[in-house]
Amino acid sequence: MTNIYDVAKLAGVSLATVSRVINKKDIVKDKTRESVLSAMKTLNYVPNHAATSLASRKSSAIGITVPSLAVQYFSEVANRIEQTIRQDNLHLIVATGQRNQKIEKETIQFLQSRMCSVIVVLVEATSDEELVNLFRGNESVMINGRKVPGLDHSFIRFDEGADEALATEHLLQMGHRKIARITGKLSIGHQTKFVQERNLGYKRTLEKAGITFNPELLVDSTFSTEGGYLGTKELLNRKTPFTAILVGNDQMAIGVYNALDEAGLKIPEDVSIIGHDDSEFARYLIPPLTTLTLSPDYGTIIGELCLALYRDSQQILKRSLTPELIVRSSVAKIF
Amino acid sequence: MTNIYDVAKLAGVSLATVSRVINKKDIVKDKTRESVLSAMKTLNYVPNHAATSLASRKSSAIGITVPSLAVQYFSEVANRIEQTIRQDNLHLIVATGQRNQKIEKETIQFLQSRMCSVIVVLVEATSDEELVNLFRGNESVMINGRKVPGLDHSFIRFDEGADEALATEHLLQMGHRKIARITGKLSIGHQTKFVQERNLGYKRTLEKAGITFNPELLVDSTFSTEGGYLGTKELLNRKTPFTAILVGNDQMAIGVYNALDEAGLKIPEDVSIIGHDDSEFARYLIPPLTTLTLSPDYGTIIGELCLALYRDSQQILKRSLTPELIVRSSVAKIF
DNA sequence: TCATAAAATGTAAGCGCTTACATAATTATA
DNA sequence: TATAATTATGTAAGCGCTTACATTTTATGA
Repeated sequence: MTNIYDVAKLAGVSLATVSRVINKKDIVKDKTRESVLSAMKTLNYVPNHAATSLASRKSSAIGITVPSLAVQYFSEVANRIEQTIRQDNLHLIVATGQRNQKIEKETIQFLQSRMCSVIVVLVEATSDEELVNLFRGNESVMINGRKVPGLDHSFIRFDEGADEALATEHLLQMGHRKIARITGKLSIGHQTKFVQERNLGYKRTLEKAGITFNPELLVDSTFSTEGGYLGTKELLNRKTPFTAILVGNDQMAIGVYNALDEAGLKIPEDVSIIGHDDSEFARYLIPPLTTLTLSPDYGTIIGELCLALYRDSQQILKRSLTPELIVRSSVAKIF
Repeated sequence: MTNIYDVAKLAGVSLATVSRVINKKDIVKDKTRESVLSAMKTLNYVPNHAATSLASRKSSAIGITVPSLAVQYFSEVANRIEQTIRQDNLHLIVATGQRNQKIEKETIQFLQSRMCSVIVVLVEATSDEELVNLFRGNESVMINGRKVPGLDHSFIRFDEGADEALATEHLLQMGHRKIARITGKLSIGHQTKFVQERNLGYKRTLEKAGITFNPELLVDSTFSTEGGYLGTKELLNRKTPFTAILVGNDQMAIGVYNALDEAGLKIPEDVSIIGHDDSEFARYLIPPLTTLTLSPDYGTIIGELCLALYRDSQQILKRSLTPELIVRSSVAKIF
């Protein structure tokens, strides 16, 4: 592998000059820069990143832990983050937590051992206490979907709960009174914070409208297409009447559509559906799915926060995302 | 940050011994090992990966370049690879090529600069020649969906073409004669190899059955839900009759379903559909999608190849995946 | 023109680790 | 017990880069 010395030799300059050309820092004479660049080209030179980060004591790695990349929502977020940070020549190390408390913890430690400058944490089974424990005294900064008491970190406040409240509100306005909800799993005895918050948004809005929350209409499933399918089956099994379902995410909604179809129920005539995340395919479902989104460019925003934190890891950034309801055709008006 | 030297000092040994303890290589006397381990613990020592990989000329990074993480197929592959390699304490750097020739090239170089021990290349816009150019003389091993002439690398042979041949065959057997095909984009004037091969499989099978290939039935779109939707619109616009569509991937199929529905066409009564990849949601579409898959655990297989190549980068691994047709309900028999 | 400031480039000392190779400690063998 | 063989540990030279500081070149101006 050709290194900076080879380039310097070919270009007839010192290695410091080559380094300067690469880092665009100090001013290098145009003529010099040209010969260096041309030398790099003919040698097909690629900088050795390990050496760079060793010497500069700074790694250009951003770590992200997501429950699974197989869930559209997370892969879309990762996709955006990657595209955003690469513009600044940072790279993304992706590690999946698999919704398992133990694995999530190992994943975070793993990312820390990789010296990621910033770690984006999207976990489902890890408690606040554990997070505090993992990140205390550690210089890596965490962006996370929530504010963790006891931890000074940058985060995006999703205003979880506000989303489900918005959806519930919409359903209420459309005349629905029996609103079911199929949501993601309470992983291994540990209720995910955002699911809790969303539940709260749903319940409160219901109660504000004078409707008592009926646990029979709350199904605990998994965040996958299959989860949506099985959750709907379960809901149907309970024989408690409902006219609408709030679904944990759009991917689950595909399964919900299917289970409802199997049961001979029409959307939205018989059952109205509201999804979550506005995945790319949501508008193409039949009927097009009304869904919640926190921000069309959620991933990009995270990426930008990573960039900011990379430049100055001391700052604490807070960003609040307001949910939005994308109204399509999966909700019917009831009279 | 504490380093190996601090540990050595505390433990009263040389840094070489500490290194040996870490790498479990040579035998270190139990007593020595203990004192080193205890020193590491009290100092809260974490190895510096940059230094390690610089010195050992080997990084524990596996790189993967995919067109986009937002496409279910690729994110599922990445998901599996990550889970597989992490068992061996390797990490995954994901970088998207975005189906753009220039970006794909930069992405590969980017991954190379990160000293990935193995780079998994899933590109769509890069030619064989470019690949040879990029990987020649470079020790990083490439696994790629195809055999590149002039490059000695490990790869999985997808037997592209065999898949579309299989699907076309099935359609033929079901009585279809007018088989359309909506596939991924010919990116920027450069036809993707696997798309070419698949096209070939489709055409040849058609011709073997005595059916002349009709270019009017071949639509060039993009690998996304929207691409499926727009492609179908385009196909419908051409007014050339067809009874079945071979779709580039399952995600596109969602868009195809939608466009067909808009046109008042029923699946499979009016139009039969065959997808590609067997994504998680495929079985939940309405009707459940008949689709092609190369292997249920394609990602896992790649992950295992990565592991093998990491251990011995000199070997050249070849693996051939046979396509399989998952028959569900999106294809009708025609008489 | 020549001193002086400013700009460009070079020199060399690490960054934290691995790894021949050298050396010391221990064990086996005669 | 002396010596060879074996095992355990230490020494030191990098890995490819950044960067403070030194030096050289070029520009400025009286």
